[in-house]
Amino acid sequence: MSIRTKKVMTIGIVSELTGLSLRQIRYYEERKLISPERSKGGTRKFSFEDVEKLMEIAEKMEDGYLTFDIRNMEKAKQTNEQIRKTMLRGQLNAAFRTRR
Amino acid sequence: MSIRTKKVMTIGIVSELTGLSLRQIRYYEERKLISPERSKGGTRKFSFEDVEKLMEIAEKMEDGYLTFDIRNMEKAKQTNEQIRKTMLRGQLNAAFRTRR
DNA sequence: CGTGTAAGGAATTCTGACACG
DNA sequence: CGTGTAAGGAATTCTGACACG
Repeated sequence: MSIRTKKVMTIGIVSELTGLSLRQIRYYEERKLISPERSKGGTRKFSFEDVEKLMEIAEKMEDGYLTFDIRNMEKAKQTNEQIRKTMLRGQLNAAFRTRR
Repeated sequence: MSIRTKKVMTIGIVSELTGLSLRQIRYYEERKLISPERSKGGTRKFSFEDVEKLMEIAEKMEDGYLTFDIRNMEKAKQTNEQIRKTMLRGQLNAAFRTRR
């Protein structure tokens, strides 16, 4: 796991970094837009990647999107990523077959 | 400021990441081996760079060094870095003068 | 010197709920 | 729907001190 994806920050710092309120951050978690980890005691732990996601979410919310839509946009983005990788693999395989 | 140098972690997480006790981390701060920031309330905030430093410190302590010596080794390292940069600048200047 | 620990207090976070628009 | 807020409790952290070797 990279430094960007390691869950190490408490919600207070994330709030400072993103400018979002604690309430907003907790709500976006409830709506499955982010997935912080938890300490034994139950304290949320976020990564820098989560902070980046939250900043994108903040923009989308300002643009008037619903959390539901933002969730779908995230999913779509991931799916496209999958497709892109699959297609790339296909291209590589085709190129390889051509060569022998 | 990069992601590596941003002070975002509480001492509990740093303890988990380094394997050091809270007491040890606080003591190494007292001895000026690390310099965490503070929240308004006084809570320490560490960076990933601090975590790296602490792991080096842990090694040195196991090797039997005193915090005092480790502090000096850090200083020496920084001084060498300065010298290296100064000399590099000198080389570049010399090369530049040669060319005209 | 370096570290553990108990002590008391303060800062931080948690959840569930009510309110508003 | 998204967010603010007061409420009560729990987890986390803080400092200064005593102890030990």
